[in-house]
Amino acid sequence: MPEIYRILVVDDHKMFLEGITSILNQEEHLEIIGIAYNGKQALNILKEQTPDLIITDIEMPGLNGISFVKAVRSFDTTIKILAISSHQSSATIHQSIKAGVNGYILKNSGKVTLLKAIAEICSGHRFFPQSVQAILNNSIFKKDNSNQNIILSNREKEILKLIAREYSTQEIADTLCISKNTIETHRKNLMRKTEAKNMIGLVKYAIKTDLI
Amino acid sequence: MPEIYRILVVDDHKMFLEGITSILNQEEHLEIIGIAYNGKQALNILKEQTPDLIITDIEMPGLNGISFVKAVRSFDTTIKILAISSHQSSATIHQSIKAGVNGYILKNSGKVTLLKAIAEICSGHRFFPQSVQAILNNSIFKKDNSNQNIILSNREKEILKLIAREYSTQEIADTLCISKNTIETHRKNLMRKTEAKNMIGLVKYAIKTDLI
DNA sequence: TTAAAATTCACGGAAAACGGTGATAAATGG
DNA sequence: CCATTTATCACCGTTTTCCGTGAATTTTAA
Repeated sequence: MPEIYRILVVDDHKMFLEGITSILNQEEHLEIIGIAYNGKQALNILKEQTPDLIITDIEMPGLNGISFVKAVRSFDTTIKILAISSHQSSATIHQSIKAGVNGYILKNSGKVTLLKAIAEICSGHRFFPQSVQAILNNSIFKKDNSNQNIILSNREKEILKLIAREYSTQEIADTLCISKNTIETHRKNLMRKTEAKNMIGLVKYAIKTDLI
Repeated sequence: MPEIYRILVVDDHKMFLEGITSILNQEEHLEIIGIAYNGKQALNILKEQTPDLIITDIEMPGLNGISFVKAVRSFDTTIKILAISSHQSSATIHQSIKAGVNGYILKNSGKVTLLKAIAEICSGHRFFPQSVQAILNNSIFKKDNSNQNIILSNREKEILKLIAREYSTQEIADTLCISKNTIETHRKNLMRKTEAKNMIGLVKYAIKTDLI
């Protein structure tokens, strides 16, 4: 591990970006080698330079944080990645971990947590503070509310998206050129899987899991 | 106007708070007299101290920014208030203006915009940058998509919330102890007002406008 | 005070959703 | 290769939504 950690910061909120760089610049052993306002910009920077650590926001326009992390991991598995997010949804945290982040902290944590996260991650450990673990734990216990085991097929996702666009069963059948009965079967399976009581529940699920 | 502006900063994201104070502290004519993590804390500080300017986030847990601004305006109309938000929804901006903010900037604007906003507001002007005005303009032209003229009554909001909780018309009637027919009338009025095709559209509206 | 809006209620018919059951063929995965 | 999942389709009965129309009472605002 180097004496000085070279860091790339990615966040679409310019003000947050300036704030965080202002904090990091006060630390002698941390060097900001670049900033980017979105995943695409960050990938361009990574073509030229290789930081020790990437600090990235998760919710960003264009190429979002999770896709960005996946993209980075597709060509480099050694760069450390710390996700900073205001997203408290366990689905997002899980997705981030699956994508390959080394740590995940919330934006409402402070400077101390940030610096601790950087230190931990740069020395090879993972960093998921109590606050983040609590969210994951809750989601595990609340199996009824946000079950992670739900796996929807592509067809089901496709139909769910149309339902969310206020299409009726008949209209979906016409759109996909299949029987209305088939759509009804898919609809029933979707309700069973997501434990939704009706279409409203389905759409809320779709929104919650960022399907739409 | 004083030589030195006394500022109270309110934001639930500790990291953002530290970032912004770090930026403001570099300015000699700005003095941070307090920070708060939510509206309630901020109101407590205001019992003891009176800043020239309040910089507040809009989306906060507990007492949210808009309610906080309204609360402040109920006992003080002279304190300047600058809203900093990542919310790009025109509804939120309108609500903030209605609540009585003197300016509204987005979190993806930079230090320069922030300082300009502070200067403008403290000298008695309002500050709504191009980016914010663009959102408002778009929403006016996009009357079909996000009509600002929709005004739902309290009863309608109440019923919409229950709809969003997957309650059927009958269940809502039982909950509110009124006729099923009445609920149907409300439902029809809601659909007409929001131009929703069905319950799905209603719930999406509710989510979009942060009703639920 | 008077007009407008909000809240309440009713009836009837067409359309859609909901629930259960059963079944076939193709694709997938261990 | 074989079990599972996926995707397709059908039927039937009940419930709910959706749509139109009409109306009375209370509350609110000009």
